[in-house]
Amino acid sequence: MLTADQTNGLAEMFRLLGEPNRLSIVASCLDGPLSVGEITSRLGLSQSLVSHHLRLLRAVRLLKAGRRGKQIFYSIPDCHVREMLTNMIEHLAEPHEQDEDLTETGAI
Amino acid sequence: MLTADQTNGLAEMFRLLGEPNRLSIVASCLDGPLSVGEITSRLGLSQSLVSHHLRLLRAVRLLKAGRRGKQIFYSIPDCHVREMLTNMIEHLAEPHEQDEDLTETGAI
DNA sequence: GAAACAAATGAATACATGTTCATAGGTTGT
DNA sequence: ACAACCTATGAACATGTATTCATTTGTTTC
Repeated sequence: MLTADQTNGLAEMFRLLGEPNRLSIVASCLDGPLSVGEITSRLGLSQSLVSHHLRLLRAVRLLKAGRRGKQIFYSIPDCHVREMLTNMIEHLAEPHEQDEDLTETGAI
Repeated sequence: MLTADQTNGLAEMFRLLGEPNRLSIVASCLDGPLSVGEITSRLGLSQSLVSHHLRLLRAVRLLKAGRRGKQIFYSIPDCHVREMLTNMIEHLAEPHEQDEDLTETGAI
């Protein structure tokens, strides 16, 4: 199985992706580096809110930051994160199976 | 990009996996169907807590339930979920890259 | 150096959520 | 039908967290 540390680390990552605005921020960076201002205007969120979220995402390396002049650009740090996200998004599009009836005998 | 509905749906899934106990519950079902009692004893959680979590996991189809006699067994519903989880777990083991310095010029 | 711009931070708050306790529902055997 | 077992549910509470507002830090340009 998983050690407690692994579980906590993985859960922390999931937890951060589990907030729609934060997920949108990360998803918007899939196409390439974006400045805080660009993220803010694209998503229609307040600068402060975006910045708070970015700090959390940076902390768990879901995003990395780099300065270019006055602005700071955020991007996906490595291919693992990128693959993970694209995989999840692909799964979204795939067909769902039927509901299972709890009373059905062979339901296991 | 992603529609608002897709974002919310994906975030909901991530959110549920973002709680260590809940993630452990799902992970423990990767090896095969488990009854509520087995999950409870394996993870050392209260029966009530496990049941509450199971209800949420069922609701988003991260787990499915099936009755066998007095007990109810929970399992991974389809290969999508299973692949997703195993992929994430594999990513856990892979090496991390170095920290980026914010002041570095070519950091983008 | 001052003004202007971009991003980060801290405090405060309203809201969501994980957990526990007690109780109810449903199933099997006697 | 009753008792024993397994699971689900509801209320209550304590904790965590997303968001806003105001302020600050850092960078560029004049």
